[in-house]
Amino acid sequence: MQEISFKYNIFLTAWGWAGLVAGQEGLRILVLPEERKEDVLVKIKKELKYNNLIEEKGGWEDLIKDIKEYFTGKKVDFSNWQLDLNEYTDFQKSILQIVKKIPYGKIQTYKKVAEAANYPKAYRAVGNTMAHNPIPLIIPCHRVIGSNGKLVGFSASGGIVLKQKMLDLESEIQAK
DNA sequence: GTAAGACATATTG
DNA sequence: CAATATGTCTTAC
Repeated sequence: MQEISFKYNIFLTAWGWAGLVAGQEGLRILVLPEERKEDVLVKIKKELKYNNLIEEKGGWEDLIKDIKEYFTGKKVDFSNWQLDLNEYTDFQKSILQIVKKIPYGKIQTYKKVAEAANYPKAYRAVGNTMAHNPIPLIIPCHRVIGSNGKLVGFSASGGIVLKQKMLDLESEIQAK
């Protein structure tokens, strides 16, 4: 019986407890700030579908530092981090990689993301992919909004409110 | 200009 | 087949 295990980290940011899980080939899961540390772990387990988790610190201190700085209002670029997307379909990989390229403070629509991925009419499916986005923030799904300029669903615990807060954080910095 | 409803549309499980 | 973190159009305020 081969046991698969992943190492995870849970840390405190200015907005609450956040967590991440790393696999062999890169970052696997990232959890947005929750009020309670316990909720972060629950979320990780729910996403992973494995219970063999090891709390291990190593190799990801830089990312944790960047995330903490992000929530304190500093402009941070996450686009260089390696992601592990092996368990996702080609379509999802395409979408995630395109969304990942959206720069800090910039906003895209679901439709434009679909077009950029060469699936001009798959905007609905883009939303579907975002709903299962395992790595928010690094894949800035909060920067993807509806074509009419309004914010739509956000499945993280904070919902639309959290999405709005993150956009406010970024727009303020860009305005300065 | 806003809000609600219907329908088209692609991908996933 | 059903579900969906959309888009567009049509109505009616």
